[in-house]
Amino acid sequence: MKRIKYQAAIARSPLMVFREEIILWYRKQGRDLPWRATQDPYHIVVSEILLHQTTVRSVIPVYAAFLERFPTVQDCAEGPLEDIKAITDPLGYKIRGEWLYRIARYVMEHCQGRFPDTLDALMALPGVGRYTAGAVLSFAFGQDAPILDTNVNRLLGRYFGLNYKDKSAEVQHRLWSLAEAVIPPGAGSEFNQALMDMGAMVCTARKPSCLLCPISHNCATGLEAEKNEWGTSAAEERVTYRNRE
DNA sequence: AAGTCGGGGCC
DNA sequence: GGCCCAGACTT
Repeated sequence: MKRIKYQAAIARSPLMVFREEIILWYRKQGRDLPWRATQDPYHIVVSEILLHQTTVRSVIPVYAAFLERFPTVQDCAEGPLEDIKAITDPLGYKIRGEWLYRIARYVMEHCQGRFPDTLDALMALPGVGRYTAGAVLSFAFGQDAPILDTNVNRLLGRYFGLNYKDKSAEVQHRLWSLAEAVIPPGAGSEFNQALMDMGAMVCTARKPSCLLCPISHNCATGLEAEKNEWGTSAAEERVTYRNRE
């Protein structure tokens, strides 16, 4: 009998394409950020707390200054709080210095200086919600935990045709489910970073770069949509792209 | 579900 | 002036 040929005609699923295109884009175009050079849970927590509603560019120098003054969770737990706040307060949301201080003391006193690696335990820490807990599980502990920050929320909402500005429990629950479902098994850390960079650099809040987007061909909102959410047609997008640089 | 915290950047 | 930024917490 003839040997059965398992050839390339087996189509890749849309989800598979989604994952592969995003990973390929990220490895070529992704940002090189300081907190991506480590898996230390303490460093990850510091970065994530500082990044709450705060631009990456603003956080970078503060992150460096913080870890120089408080290199370990033990150093942070020893405070004093005034020294912590002197570094973190200029970013705004001045409660974050106290959160970091309380987190460090809790981890030293109740966790033998090791950060917890479960969703519930992380979310019990002050200032750590679902997003930050997922970030720690993913980036520090390598788990396939979903994250849904403003970038991922917007990207998934547009791509799957959900109104991501709708903060109702139903819509947000669907987006969290999608954030979990799209993760390539075993690659949660890199893929989550990739999703955030896609949201921050391509699928931006204003004037998204649909022409440079590797997944626009399947996007429910972007380039292929006749009229998209930012009110310009696909043709207008192309003109906009041509006229810049 | 809505309000609050906040400095900084970009229209 | 309005919107947005790797959200979380309180009411």
